[in-house]
Amino acid sequence: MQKKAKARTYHAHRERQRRRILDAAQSLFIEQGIERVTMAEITLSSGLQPSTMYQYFSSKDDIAWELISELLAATATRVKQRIEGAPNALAVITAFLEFMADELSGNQAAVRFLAEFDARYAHDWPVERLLTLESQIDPQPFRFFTDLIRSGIADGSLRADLDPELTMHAVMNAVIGAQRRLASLGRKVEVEYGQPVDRLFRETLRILLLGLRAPEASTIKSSNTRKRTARKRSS
Amino acid sequence: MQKKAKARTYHAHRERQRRRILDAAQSLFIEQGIERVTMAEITLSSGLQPSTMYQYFSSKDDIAWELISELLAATATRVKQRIEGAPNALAVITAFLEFMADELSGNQAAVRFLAEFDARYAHDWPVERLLTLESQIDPQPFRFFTDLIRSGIADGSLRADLDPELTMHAVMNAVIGAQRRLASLGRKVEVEYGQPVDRLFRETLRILLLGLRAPEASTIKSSNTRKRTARKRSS
DNA sequence: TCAAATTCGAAATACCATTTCGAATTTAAG
DNA sequence: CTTAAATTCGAAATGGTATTTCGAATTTGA
Repeated sequence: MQKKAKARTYHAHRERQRRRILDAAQSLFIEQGIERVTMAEITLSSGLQPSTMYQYFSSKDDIAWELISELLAATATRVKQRIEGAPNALAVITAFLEFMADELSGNQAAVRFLAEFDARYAHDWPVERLLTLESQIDPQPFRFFTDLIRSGIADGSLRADLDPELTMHAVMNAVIGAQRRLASLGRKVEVEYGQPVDRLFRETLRILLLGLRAPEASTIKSSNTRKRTARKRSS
Repeated sequence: MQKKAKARTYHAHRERQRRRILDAAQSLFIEQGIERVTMAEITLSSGLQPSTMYQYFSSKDDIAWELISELLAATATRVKQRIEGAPNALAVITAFLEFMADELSGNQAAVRFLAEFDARYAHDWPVERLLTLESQIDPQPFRFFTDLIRSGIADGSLRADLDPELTMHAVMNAVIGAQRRLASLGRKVEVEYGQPVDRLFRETLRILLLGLRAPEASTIKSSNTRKRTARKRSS
């Protein structure tokens, strides 16, 4: 009574089973967090037996890892779409930050999942495994960031005193850290800070951009050139 | 043969036991992370029996919570020392950020402990419990932050277009998020970003400060002489 | 000296991840 | 169609861990 679907081949069948497990686990993880989901729930929800499930994944962590890998890959694709066509370095960075804000608003649960994953595994990650993940997303992240800052300084959209080897990494870490913290704390932020998550995060991004942007680009250079107040409010 | 110390009273004895447990747990948590420490290790390390331990704390989480509470209180004290005497709002914020950087450099394990705690419990925290913690540290955090931004705008050390109700909370969240992420990832950051933790974090802070600082005010008058403030804020 | 509080020791309970194994079912291949 | 290999099932076993229980021993306060 178990096989209603007609698997043409073992391989196709295995693929389907695997996906069934991953989908079930993803829903559960995102709803409840990795910690509180039991293997029994995953097997139940995917309609398999424990013994069968362990023929596909060797542990709960194994499943979580696979899901993260897929999630990051999908995210990377969307990021690339968002930043392509940006006219200069500042625009690329702005587009990226806006992407992060939209992710937080629209996929808060997924961001929380990422945060929990990091917290759970960061300590014991084999570095190579981390690098595998990273390189899946961008084969040359160092180069990309470094070049970005350099070109921004060259085209005058970024401050001249930024450090190409350093700044973009620092900003990335801050943005990711801030985003995940907000996603993890969720509604509690509004209690702690008295402001909605989305507004807080966008204000963070605004400040960071103000710190990156070349002074001429947003406000005055010396005492009395034209002054354009940075208006970003009330959007 | 267990009582070598002469407890004058039950109460004093209980205090000592309690502290013994907390100290043992703290070392273990900070060394290995909350997750991987077992109750058996804590009881062993504190020289008690499980049954005795459960007369002091109802669970591992209970111990962790108590430790966090102490840790936050101690941190708050040090923060206050660091920021007192700062001549204006920008200086207060700068001092605070430097404090955060020093914490990361000097107590990375403790920061990682905080990060793990947040990740573990953020989802289920009863909000009241969170607020109890917060208020232990600062009875009026909203007011303080709001006033800080206001006074910085007034004395010309901060940009005029900051939002007193929002900006400082946003910066706090970003700084804490960035700090804890770096502490959690630890040495792996250097693999991922190719830069030491400390440099990355300080660069983050620099960018944030650049974003907060009033454009004219690269050098500020430390005196609070009331210069005619050019108020540009509507509403 | 006695009653209450505390601790000990050891075993018991409960939950969960993961494994084992033999029987049943499905697939691939001759 | 037949059969061997792969897969799944079902159910029970294993092992680790948190937490509890309980009676005996010890310590404290009065």
